[in-house]
Amino acid sequence: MHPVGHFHDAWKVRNRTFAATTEFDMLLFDQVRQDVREALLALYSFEAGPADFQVNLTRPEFEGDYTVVIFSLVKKLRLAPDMLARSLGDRLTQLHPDRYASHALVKGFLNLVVRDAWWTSMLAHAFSDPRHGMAAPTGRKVMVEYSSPLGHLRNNFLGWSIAEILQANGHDVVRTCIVNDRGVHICKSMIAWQRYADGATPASTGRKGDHFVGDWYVRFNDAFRAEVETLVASGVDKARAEKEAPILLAAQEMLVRWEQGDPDTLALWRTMNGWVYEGFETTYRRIGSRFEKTYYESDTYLLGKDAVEEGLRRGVFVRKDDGSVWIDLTPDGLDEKLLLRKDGTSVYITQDIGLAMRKHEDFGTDQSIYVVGDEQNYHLKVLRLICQKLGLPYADGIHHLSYGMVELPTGKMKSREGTVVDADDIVQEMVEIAERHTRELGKFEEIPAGEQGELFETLGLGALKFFLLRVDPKKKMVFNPEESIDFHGFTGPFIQYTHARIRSILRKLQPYPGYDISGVSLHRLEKDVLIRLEMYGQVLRQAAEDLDPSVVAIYAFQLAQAFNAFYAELSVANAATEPERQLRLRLCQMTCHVIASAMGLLGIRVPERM
RNA sequence: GGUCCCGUAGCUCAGUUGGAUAGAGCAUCAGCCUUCUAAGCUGGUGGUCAUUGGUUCGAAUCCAAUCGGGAUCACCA
Repeated sequence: MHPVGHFHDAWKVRNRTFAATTEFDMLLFDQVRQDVREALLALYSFEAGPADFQVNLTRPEFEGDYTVVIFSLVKKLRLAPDMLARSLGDRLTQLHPDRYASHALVKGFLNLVVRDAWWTSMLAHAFSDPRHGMAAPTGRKVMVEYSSPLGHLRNNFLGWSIAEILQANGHDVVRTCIVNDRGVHICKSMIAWQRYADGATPASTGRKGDHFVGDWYVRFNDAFRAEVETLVASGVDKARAEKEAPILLAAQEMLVRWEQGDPDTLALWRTMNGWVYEGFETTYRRIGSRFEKTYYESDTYLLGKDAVEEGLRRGVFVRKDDGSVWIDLTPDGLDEKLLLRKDGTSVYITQDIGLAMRKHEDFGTDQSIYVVGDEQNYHLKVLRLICQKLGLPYADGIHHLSYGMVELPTGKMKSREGTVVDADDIVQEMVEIAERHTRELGKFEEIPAGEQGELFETLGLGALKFFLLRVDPKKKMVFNPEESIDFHGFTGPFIQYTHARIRSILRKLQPYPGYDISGVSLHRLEKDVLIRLEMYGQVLRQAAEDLDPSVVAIYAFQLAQAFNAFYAELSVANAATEPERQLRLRLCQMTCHVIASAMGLLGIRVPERM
C-alpha cells in the first residue's frame, strides 16, 4: 500500500533537514561556479552567464579537485589564457581561503585544490544524514504511468525508478498504470478458451493466471493461422483471408457484444480478467512494484467516446460516410488517424484520450509522464497533438518517456515466434543464480537461515534491475539469455557487496558523533570518496532533469568503486590515530547511506551481509 | 516512399550545453587474502569514435552528404 501519509512523512523529514541553511546546502559544483563568477566580476567587471565557462572534476592524472575550463572566457575577455587563469586562481584563493587551498594552471585549465578542512567539515555535517542529497519540496505534482501489463520489465523498473527520483527531487508523485482490459485482444483469448479449453482454469491446471490467459491468446493465433491457410488453399487471396478468417470475425463480433453489454460475454470477461490480475499481483509483489491508482480501459474508453463526440461537434474530427470518425493530421506532418471504427467501437487512441481526461480530473498534475516503448513514439505524438487540438488544458504537460526495446542478440523479441523472455522466468532464474553464487563462494552457511531467501531475492532482483537501468533509457539494449547477467563489475551485486562490507564494519564500530576531525589531512583515496559523496545532490538533479535512472546507476557504481579502492588500501579499524579512525568511520557511514539511497531510487534493496 | 532513431575496444555500455593523452565492466594476461567480507583491489593487452567533407583555438559531441542497421506510418494494441 502507498497511503498519502507516506508523502507527508517525507516532507516533514525534508523540512527538518533543510530548516538550518549552511554552506553545504549548495553543491560544490555550483559553489565553484558562483565563486568564479564572483571573481570575474571583481577582476574584469564581467558578468558571466551559465554557458560562459565550464567546471569539471579534475582528471585523475592532474593535481587538483575541480577544474575551470577557461578557453571560452579567453575570447570574451581578450586575455591570454595563462594570464586569465593565474589572476582568476589568485583571486579565488584570496576571496575564499577557507575553500581553496591552491590552484595550478595546465594548458588553459585552472585546477583548484579544495582545502581538506572543507571536506572534513562537509563530512561532519552530512555523515549521519540518510537524506543527504535530497531536495526540499517543490509543490510540483507529477504523474508517472508505467507498466502496461503487456510491456516488459524495463518499463516497470524505469517507471518505478523515475517516480522515486522525482520524489527525491521534492516533487509530489502519483504512480499509475493502465490495464488494457478490453478490446479484440481480450476477445481473442475468450474465444479460444470457449472453444478449446473445455472448462480448464488456472486452478485446475496449476498455471499462473496471466500466463494461462496468454496461452489461449497464442491458441487463438494458431487457429487463426490454420484458417487462413485453409482459405488460401481454397483460392482466397491472402490479404482477404486474413481479414475474413471465421475465428477473427467471431472475435470481432464478441467485441461488439461486449460493448453492447451482453451479460454472458461480460461474465466470461470478468472471470478471465480476474485470472490475469491474480497473476499480475503475484509478479508485482515479487518485484516490489505498486501504484497509487490503477486505471482500466473498460472504464476510460467510454470517456474517450464522449470526447470524440465533443470533437465532432467542434469540428476537430470528421465522420466519414461509412460512419468511421477521423482526424486529419496531415497539416502537422502526420497522417489521418482513425478514432472510431465504422461499427462504432473504439480503438487504442480513443481510450487514451479518455484516460488523459480522467487522470486530470482525478489528480490535476502539472506534468504527466508516460513510460512507453519507442515503438509507440507516433502514437504518443498523436495523442498529445489531439489533446492540444481539443484544447485540453493539460495537453502540454503530456510527456512521453520513450525507452528502447530490449533485444536479443538475434534481434527483436517477437511474441509470434515465441522468443519473448518471460518476466517471471528471468526473475526466478536470477534468484537461483544468486543462491548458486553464494554457495560457490562458501558463504551460504554464514547467512542466517531466516535471511537466505530474502537475500537471494535481493541479489537476483538487484542484478536484474541494475542491468536494465544502467543504460540510457532512450537507447535500445541487448540482452543475451545465454550468458546470464553478471554479478561482478558494473553490476548491482558489486554495489550491494560494497554496502555489506561497510555494514560489517559499522556493526563493530560506530563513529563518535561529536568528535572533532577538522585537523585531519586527507589521503587521496579518502578524498576521492568524499568528492563522490558530495556530488550526490547534483546527480539526483541531473537524473530528474533527464528522467534517466542510469545517471544514478553509474554514480552508485563509481561511488562503490572509489570506496573499494579506499577499503583495499586503508584500514578503518586500525587507523594510525583516533581522529583518522573517526574520519574513516564517518566516511563509511555516509557512503553506506548514499549507496542505500541511490540503490533505493533504482528500486534495489541492499543487504546487511552477503 | 514520408517521419524519426542509432553506428565508440572482441562483447555490453559511459562520454553532461564542443575542452586535457576517448573511459568503464566483461573477456584475456600478470600480480595481491597471518589485518575491517577476494561478489574485492592493482597493473598490462585491446580504438581509423561507420565514411567523407565542413564550422574553429579545439569535434566522438555541431552541420551536410554517403554507407549500414532499426522503429513507425493498421477499422491491431
